Amino acid sequence: MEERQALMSFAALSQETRLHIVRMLVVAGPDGMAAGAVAEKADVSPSNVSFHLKELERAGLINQKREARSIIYTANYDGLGALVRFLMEDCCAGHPEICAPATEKLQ
Amino acid sequence: MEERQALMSFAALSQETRLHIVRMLVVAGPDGMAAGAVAEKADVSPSNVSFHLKELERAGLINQKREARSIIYTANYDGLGALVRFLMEDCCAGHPEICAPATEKLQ
DNA sequence: TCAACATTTCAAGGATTGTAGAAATATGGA
DNA sequence: TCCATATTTCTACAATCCTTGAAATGTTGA
Repeated sequence: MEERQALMSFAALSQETRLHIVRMLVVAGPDGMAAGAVAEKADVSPSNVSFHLKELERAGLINQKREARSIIYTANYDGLGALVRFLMEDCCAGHPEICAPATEKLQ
Repeated sequence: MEERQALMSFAALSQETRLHIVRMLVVAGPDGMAAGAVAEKADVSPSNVSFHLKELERAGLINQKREARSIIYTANYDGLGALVRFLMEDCCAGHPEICAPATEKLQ
């Protein structure tokens, strides 16, 4: 992952509404959610959710596809995975003790 | 890790100079680097580096300690580890396939 | 084609963040 | 104590980001 992309991803996740949206979409799974449903569940206006969804897409953390009248958003698992990897490989460079406690908790 | 802390950590890492600083300090290891050395290596003014270092400390990603005239900054491994864990546990919630490719690359 | 719906785009204003340089603080040695 | 060094704090300004509401776009069904 390029640094430019990582910076955008971190910026995208540093905003409360957007962090909530990402979590919702990850939980929603491959079916995703329509923009309107996201707006309702996140309790923000349609134009505001649109602004944040665009930001998240620019950052490569979510994807969109039109389906009838709705636009469906889904979590971009590759993008999220790449960000986790970036943090581990680039930031913990040469110091596996940073990431070790993070990974062992998973199994 | 609390959400508030995670938001601050993401914001801290979303700025180019700060991301560089964190990487430098991780590579520097437990000995850390004096503020002046960080400023020089990152090619920013003393007052600017001070601003960014404060931000990174507020986010819990680095620590400081005075040593004679210098103030030595070190990477906060616990803070970085907690952020990795947050991304994995909270964002990949219930979808291990997101994090799996990130973790298997490590061994 | 037209009306209703779902969503985005636009423009404006407010809030937050980043930068620069000058002044202040803390430390150690002469 | 006084000076030089290392760093932070302050102030002001520029840049970026977020929110809001109105207008525009695209889609479907009557």
